[in-house]
Amino acid sequence: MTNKVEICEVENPHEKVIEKVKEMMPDEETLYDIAELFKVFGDSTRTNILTALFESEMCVCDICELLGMTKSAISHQLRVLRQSKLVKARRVGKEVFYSLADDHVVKIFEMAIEHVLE
Amino acid sequence: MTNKVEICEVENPHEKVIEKVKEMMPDEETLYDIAELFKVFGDSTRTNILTALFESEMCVCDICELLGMTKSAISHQLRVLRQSKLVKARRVGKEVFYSLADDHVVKIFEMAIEHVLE
DNA sequence: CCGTTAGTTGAATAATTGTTCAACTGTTTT
DNA sequence: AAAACAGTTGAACAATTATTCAACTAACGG
Repeated sequence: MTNKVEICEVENPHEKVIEKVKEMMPDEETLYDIAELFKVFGDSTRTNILTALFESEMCVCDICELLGMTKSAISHQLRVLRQSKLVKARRVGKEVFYSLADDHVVKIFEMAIEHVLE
Repeated sequence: MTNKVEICEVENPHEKVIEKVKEMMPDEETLYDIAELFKVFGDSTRTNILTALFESEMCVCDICELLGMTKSAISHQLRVLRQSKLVKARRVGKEVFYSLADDHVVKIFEMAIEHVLE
């Protein structure tokens, strides 16, 4: 009958590799979340904002001046960073100060900097 | 004359923060490269491929089977990973085996996994 | 209370990008 | 030599997304 296929399924070393890899890989949801996290990091404006916040909390206007961009553009990106729980905001009078919500980000970026500098 | 402006420039704590942050931030090119690296990581297919390769080198067909995607789609993404020097390829007969080109990737992903698992 | 400053938001536009499809290059097998 | 298999590639399409613009809210100062 389908002898050839059966033999392949049992003997084929490729199938074994696939099986092994499948077991070791993080679950689908985790992998999706990782991609989503990196997607947030994968924009120059957002990496600029985040690395700026490594040094000090800043209000929106300061970030605008630092990066030479409009308040609207920065605010939109801060919203993305807020929704991803990467930054937090606190209001002081008319100004809103943003800061990092998490230390992991710093470590991930340190690794990335190490990588791009070879 | 422009007293008000001068006083602001000297006294304004915002200006000082911006100055300090500017000094501490990585140079523009490095920041761009970091964003580019994260952009490559920011796609589910590519994160799936990379985490699969953490465990073992694999040929294109195996990756296709593992992820349930076409050869073309996988090949296109492997090209992106190759161009970013994240994976390397070696030909064995008709098959092309891919493997990680770098250990940094593993460390960056470990940090990311830690982060998404809170 | 009115004007100003700081920041947010929704819609629109423009650019980027992931997958599919079809045609292609190599390599092995018969 | 031809068929079959593994993989690559370019064009096309669809979907996502970053910035701009304009209108808005919130807080402060006179």
